[in-house]
Amino acid sequence: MQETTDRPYHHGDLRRAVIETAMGMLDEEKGWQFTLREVARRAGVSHAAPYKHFPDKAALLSEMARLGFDRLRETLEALPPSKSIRDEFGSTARAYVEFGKANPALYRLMFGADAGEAADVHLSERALAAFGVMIDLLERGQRGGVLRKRDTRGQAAACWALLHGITMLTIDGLLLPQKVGPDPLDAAIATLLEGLAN
Amino acid sequence: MQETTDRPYHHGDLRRAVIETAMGMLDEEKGWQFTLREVARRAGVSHAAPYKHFPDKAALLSEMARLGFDRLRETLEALPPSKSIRDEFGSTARAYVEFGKANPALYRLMFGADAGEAADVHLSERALAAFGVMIDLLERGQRGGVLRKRDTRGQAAACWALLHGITMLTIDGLLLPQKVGPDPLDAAIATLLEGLAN
DNA sequence: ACCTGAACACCGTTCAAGT
DNA sequence: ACCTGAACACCGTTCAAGT
Repeated sequence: MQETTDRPYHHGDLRRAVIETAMGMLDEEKGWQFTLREVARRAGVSHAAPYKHFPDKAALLSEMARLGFDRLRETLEALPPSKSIRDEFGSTARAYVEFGKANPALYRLMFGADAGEAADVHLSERALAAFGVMIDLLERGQRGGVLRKRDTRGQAAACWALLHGITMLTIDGLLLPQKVGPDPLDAAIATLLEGLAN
Repeated sequence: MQETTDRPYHHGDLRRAVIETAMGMLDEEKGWQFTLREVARRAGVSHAAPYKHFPDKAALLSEMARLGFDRLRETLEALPPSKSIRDEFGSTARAYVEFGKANPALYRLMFGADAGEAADVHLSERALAAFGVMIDLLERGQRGGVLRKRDTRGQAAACWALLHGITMLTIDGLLLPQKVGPDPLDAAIATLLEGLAN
């Protein structure tokens, strides 16, 4: 994680170091609005050095967003299979929201306007790849007769929107767990499932 | 909207002018990351002047967010009544998303981390007030037997999350209207309704 | 009571110059 | 080929001083 070895002043692999330092900073208190100069400082190089590896700050941000989507996809793909599609649906949904709660600054960054429009094409590809796990689940559910046969992209849009919405509202502290009654996350997933299932 | 009259160098109501200028800037190309100094410039005062009316930038931002939630609430409350709860539900949902699409920078600001934690209490109150229209609808639907009798806050969470998610994903350009097939917004609302309705 | 100007500590970005 | 230092044009914020 950290290069505690001597830095040979032509600092082995700065590109990687910049990205790792930056990703690490997201976990801190003020993970949002982090600064390029601070990244350079922590990486032990001058504030101009990162510009040899990234055209500008937005490029670094969108690289980080890309990494975030890859991590999310890997997390969802690595989930142990469940007994039923319904259970698998539930645990996938919960894992999605959990990822956002565990990495709020990264999750915001992934969907932030900061990354700019330049990388949008690549980013949406990665985003869709991450959500592909859910789409597979929908298709399997439809084929198996567990889910209603509706336009899959419409169902996928509903799923993604609901999960994204819950995640964002939770990060923003607007969807607090209730003292009484069911967890809003569970309740929302249940409602969604009632809309999808036969 | 604009004070084209002479400015009496003790500029009548600077507080209001700052807010209006700032809100107007949100509609422009680079509405996000707008700067306090630019607001002051456009309002025709020195860059230090706003500090006599707002403790800092975050305070202005959260005032703007508050205004945004009020506008959203007014928009939803002003909708003409529909024949059925289902129709009313659909048109309210569409109006919600439409508000976000029409004011993307404002909508992002309303849910942005920029506003800080200071005003969170007031902000969530306004946010919940705006969403109260939808909650009323859910309760009416349950009482009338149109909707399933589930925990209302769970249903509300599902509705809000879905609408918020669709709005955000649409603003981010990740939920493009399909060339073929139904609009993802309509499809998502339909799916949600199937989960809510009897 | 309300506003200005200069000042401070920061950014992102560029570019000549160093190794 | 990779990095540094100084420089530029900007921020947000503060504070003495002006009307």
